[in-house]
Amino acid sequence: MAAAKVDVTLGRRLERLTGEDADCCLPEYAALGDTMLRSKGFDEALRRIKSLADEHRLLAVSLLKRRGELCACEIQAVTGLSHATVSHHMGILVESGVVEGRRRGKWMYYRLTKGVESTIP
Amino acid sequence: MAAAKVDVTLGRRLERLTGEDADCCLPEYAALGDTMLRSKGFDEALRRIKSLADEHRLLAVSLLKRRGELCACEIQAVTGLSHATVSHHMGILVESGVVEGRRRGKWMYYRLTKGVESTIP
DNA sequence: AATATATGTAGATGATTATCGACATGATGT
DNA sequence: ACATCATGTCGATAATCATCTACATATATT
Repeated sequence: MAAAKVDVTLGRRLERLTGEDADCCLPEYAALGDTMLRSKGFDEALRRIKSLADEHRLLAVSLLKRRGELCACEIQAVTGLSHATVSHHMGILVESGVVEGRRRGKWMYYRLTKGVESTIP
Repeated sequence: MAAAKVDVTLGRRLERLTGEDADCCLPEYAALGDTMLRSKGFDEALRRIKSLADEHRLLAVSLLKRRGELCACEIQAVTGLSHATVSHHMGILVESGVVEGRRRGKWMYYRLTKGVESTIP
């Protein structure tokens, strides 16, 4: 996976910077990156952050933090989106573990997952 | 800005849910959304989160959290990207206030902005 | 000053993603 | 059962964004 595309000048720069041989330190850096990418929790953290990195989703969770629980149609009214788009966004938030949903008859209610409040702005 | 596109069924749903009149509560919800979007700090928080919502940027800041300071070429070696792409990513992180950069001669060093460590996974 | 070097910038391109309309599903009430 | 209603799902589309190459800028060295 590493070293798929090699910038020919990078090795020389690293040698000058570190004083070590590029054949040695370049793979070390690449391995470090791979290790971190595969490290436990990285994917999960990234998915969690990505789930919040949208204007309307951040609006929804910010509101959930203050109101506690909201119906899907309330989120639609607040965001001004179509119900299809709201459903899409809430699915992403549930998938990432930030939000939990529960049905009450025809209505769908969403709230923050316990413990995440402190991480929501 | 609000009520640009109206879902004709949304008003009825809100009436059934809240028991109030749609002409009254629908604009209230829309205004609530607008208020939150314009609230102080929302844009800043969103930009901060967006700046972390990329595999390579999250990798870079995670590493900066552990290593303290890294040269641009080291970040390039770790991520396996072109130097142009690294520059682009670091610009986004600096812009959002997560990372600070400082030149030392030809070399560019990046580190986390003071105080953000606890928010980086 | 002239060259080499490290990084920034601009433009183009491909991939990802937000969005909606149309239809499907699941629930309630008649 | 059937109709109504709230939400989920699918396919298409447009906007955003990550990425690269080529060029520009800034710094150091000779």
